[in-house]
Amino acid sequence: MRPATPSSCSPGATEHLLSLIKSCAHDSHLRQIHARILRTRSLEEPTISLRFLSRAASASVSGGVTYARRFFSQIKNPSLAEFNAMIRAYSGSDSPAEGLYLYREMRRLGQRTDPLTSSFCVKSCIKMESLTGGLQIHGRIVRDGHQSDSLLLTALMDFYSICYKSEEACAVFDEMPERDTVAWNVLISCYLRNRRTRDVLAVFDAMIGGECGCQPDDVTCLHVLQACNSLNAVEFGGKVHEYIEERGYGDAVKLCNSLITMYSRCGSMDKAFMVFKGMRVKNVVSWSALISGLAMNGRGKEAIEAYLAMLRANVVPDDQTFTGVLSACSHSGLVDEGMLFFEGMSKDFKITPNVHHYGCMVDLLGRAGSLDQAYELILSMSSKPDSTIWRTLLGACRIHRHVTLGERVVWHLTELKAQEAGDYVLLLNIYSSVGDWEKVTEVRKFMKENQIQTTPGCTTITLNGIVHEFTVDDVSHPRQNEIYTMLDEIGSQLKIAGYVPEISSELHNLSSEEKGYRLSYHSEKLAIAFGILATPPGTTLRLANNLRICVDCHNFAKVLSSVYDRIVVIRDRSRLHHFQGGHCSCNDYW
DNA sequence: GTAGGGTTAG
Repeated sequence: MRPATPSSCSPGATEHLLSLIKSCAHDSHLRQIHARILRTRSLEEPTISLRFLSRAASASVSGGVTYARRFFSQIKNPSLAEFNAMIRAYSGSDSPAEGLYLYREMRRLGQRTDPLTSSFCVKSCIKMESLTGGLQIHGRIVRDGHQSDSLLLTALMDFYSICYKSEEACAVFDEMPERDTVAWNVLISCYLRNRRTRDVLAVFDAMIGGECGCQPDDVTCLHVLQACNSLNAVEFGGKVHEYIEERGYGDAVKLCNSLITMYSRCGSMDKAFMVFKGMRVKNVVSWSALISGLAMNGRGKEAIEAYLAMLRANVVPDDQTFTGVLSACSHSGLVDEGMLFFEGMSKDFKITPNVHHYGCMVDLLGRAGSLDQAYELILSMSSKPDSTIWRTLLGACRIHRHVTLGERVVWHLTELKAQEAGDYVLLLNIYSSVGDWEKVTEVRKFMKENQIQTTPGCTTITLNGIVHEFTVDDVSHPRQNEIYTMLDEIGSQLKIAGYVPEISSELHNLSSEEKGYRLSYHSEKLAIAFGILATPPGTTLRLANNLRICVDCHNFAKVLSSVYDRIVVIRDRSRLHHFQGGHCSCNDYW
């Protein structure tokens, strides 16, 4: 405890200083206030010091903590509250580690700590992503007997989740004496981060079913919508949408933006539009979400129209808006438009192109066949091109069967030490497309020797809220016999309608017959067969694939959409394909 | 007593 030196400033002066701190709009004014506090010798007035420290802590990142640190160093015997305020300031600043040093200093001095002290330290550890730091704090929490503080434990859970320690996070959750909505939200965000998306939906169901003792709030919905997005679970997303309306969250901009993204990424662009149109306040995120949605769904012209409408609505575009606009151009082959927007973004909006923008441009130029121009663009980048950029170009080399540039790109990837299985698969594709089986064998051998595993293709289809998953040659589904029979039946129907297996999609050097056989059991086809089998005629089939859909499956879906009179929507790694009446929305441009 | 903690859209 600080000796009770009576403050030298009058009550009136104290009031005045407090109101100054309270109304301090700009961080830069903190310096003047600090000087004034020193002048009036009111540093020893705990009310003022605390108010000052917490004001500085909530200041913008770099500036505030400097004022707080300077101020704090002048306090002779800081109280627990003052220590906490200082650690809080550090935890939100660019130097969160300082908070942990101060915490150690407190313990060295024998200063008491409370759950808030630990809470701010956990925040520091989250910012630093320091697992060891967090483990130490966790140990301290237990030793100090603070393990029944729900708020502290929630922060700790979040910490484990961010460090990808979902089991530890769940263990903390299980030990919590009380779990409110925020605690459940952190659990959900932990599941999301650790790819346990199905569990997210289960938790939402449990919450609305009254099993958790608390109802989902707006943040819960944001998380669940993300899960629906990645699961391609548009029905469940619709359920969340209804809940949002029921709870009266319908005007929340963040939620609407999230709905737009979910619907458009699930291929329900009409619903995304409905949400968008219903918004009274639209911000740059809303417009960008709409633009990217249109882009992904292959509606490039409309995406550009939306962009122009956005400008008319006086909403200023940012970097992500341009990512959407440029990807719209690249997905729809709008080369000239893309070039214009790319030049305009830095000239008219002072936005420096980032890797995503360059990625779109490389994609745009590459697909259009201007491979050399795309290569030049990469070399002209001010920042070092990352592996994704090179991969984009490699993809274009595959489309245009450009062997020499493809090899050069792989060399660049090797230099970055960033080669992945997918890169070799693309290289294989290039060699096999020009019939160089010797090289194909060579690459295969290399992959085998270096134990490079390819990502298995996987397709999901959601029926009545249940996600069914298929891999190539899948035999794990309970209805596998029916599915394979159905697939054979579909195959012969489609052949009558003129479908011919596109054997270039099969990379092995086999006879055409064998190639056709191998292709016929791609996961997309299995999922489609299951969909036809399990749903009444007329039902839209919605699939999602983790890779790029191959040419053969694309043809297959096109013909099927006409022969079976079904709408098929397939989401692959980079876009959506709407098949209807024998055509695809992407116009075979992908 | 002062003041202070956890989740969050493209």
